[in-house]
Amino acid sequence: MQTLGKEERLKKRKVIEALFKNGKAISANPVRLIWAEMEDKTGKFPLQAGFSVSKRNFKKAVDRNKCKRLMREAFRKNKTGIYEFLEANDLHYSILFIYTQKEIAPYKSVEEKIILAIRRFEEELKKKIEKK
RNA sequence: AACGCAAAUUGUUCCAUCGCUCUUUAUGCAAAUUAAGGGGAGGAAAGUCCGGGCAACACAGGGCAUCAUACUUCCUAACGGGAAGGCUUCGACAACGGUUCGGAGACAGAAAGUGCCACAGAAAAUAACCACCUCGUACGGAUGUAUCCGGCGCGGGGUACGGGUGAAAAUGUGAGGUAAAAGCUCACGCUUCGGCGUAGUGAUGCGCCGCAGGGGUAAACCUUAUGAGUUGAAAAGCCAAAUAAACUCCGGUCAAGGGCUGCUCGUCCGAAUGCUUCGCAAGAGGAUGCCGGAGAGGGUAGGCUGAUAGAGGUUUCGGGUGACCGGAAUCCCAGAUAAAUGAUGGAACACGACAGAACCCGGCUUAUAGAUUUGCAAUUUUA
Repeated sequence: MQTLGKEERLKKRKVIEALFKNGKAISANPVRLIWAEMEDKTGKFPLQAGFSVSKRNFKKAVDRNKCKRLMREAFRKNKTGIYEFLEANDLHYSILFIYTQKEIAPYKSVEEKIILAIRRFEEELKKKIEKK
């Protein structure tokens, strides 16, 4: 399903703070992905995703909303692959997408970069598993 | 008809698919899920500049300080907002009686006090440079020899008409008056204050009378009048879970309590079988510690309420010049919480400006492509 409900989104302030403190980053300009393992593994979904745009880059609330909506839409459509991988290995992660540029890109290029970021994230996880 | 200015209204639409948020119904004890249906950003949601609701805390009375406001009446829950009116002032038409149209005004007090007023100018506030007038005099002239005339200069006095400076120079015009002058006096004006009459709820207008003539600046201090407790939804209230030491209370210390799935029986665990006072003893009391329970407190940014039915919208009737008020009918119209409106494909045209709710209202201010309506003056084209 290509849904993106409440439980799939990053909600808790504590988790977000932990992400910024301990998370590892992957960047695919203009998108930057921060990820970390979840402490709580009872969640229904393998991922909790959040989306963020800095007030420094976009002064107007309208523009920030637009950016977040584009990223959310792109993630919603392209999350199936990573979900299957995580469920197969019984992993729970939280991730946060941050838009780092000062201009709004069209949907198609945002989507490309999101796909790229997810693919790299998956590769990182594979390496980690192999080490073990 | 096009352009300009002012005011008001409006400010992309439709279809399909995938998705977000709230909600209703159905299945269900309930939760979750599924299915079907419905609602889902703005005129400024913005700035957070005023006012109010709401909430917590504070609160004897008076004074001082601070801040805000400042023509009148009305509207309003309230306002620093709005409506109508008055006054001052600018512009246009007009043309010197005034009237009409449009704009602007922190529009109480400068006649309570203090301060300030660049440059220029004599002087920027108990005015006097040039000037005008007058008296005295050095001096000169005339002769009838003690009088007259002149007098650049010097000294005393009077005046503020004229000149020049300036944004501003001591009420304007005319007449009298005088050595020359001056509100010194008079007439007609102007302005301040007071009184009476009249129109008006009132600011104020008009008429008459009296006193006075005073530069500007209060967005300088200040004076007068009126108002203001503080904080701000991360307010505030409730619920759940969990709990170390210390504190308070109650019970227990050869049995309170707990475990063995609920009950009974049984069994196991279980804090001093300690100290001390009285007593021959049985027993009664005390301190400290320990065990169990409760309270209060600390504490966790979990959930719910607050929080979306309101000073509400629409239509209509009545009242009022108007802001607005009253009645009736009808409607329910975002409620998120890392924060919901998007993406893809297609269609239309003017090719879409400024811009995203966060406790809620009433205003103000600022941003804004285009469209529509009304009013205004002038210009061009056509008839």
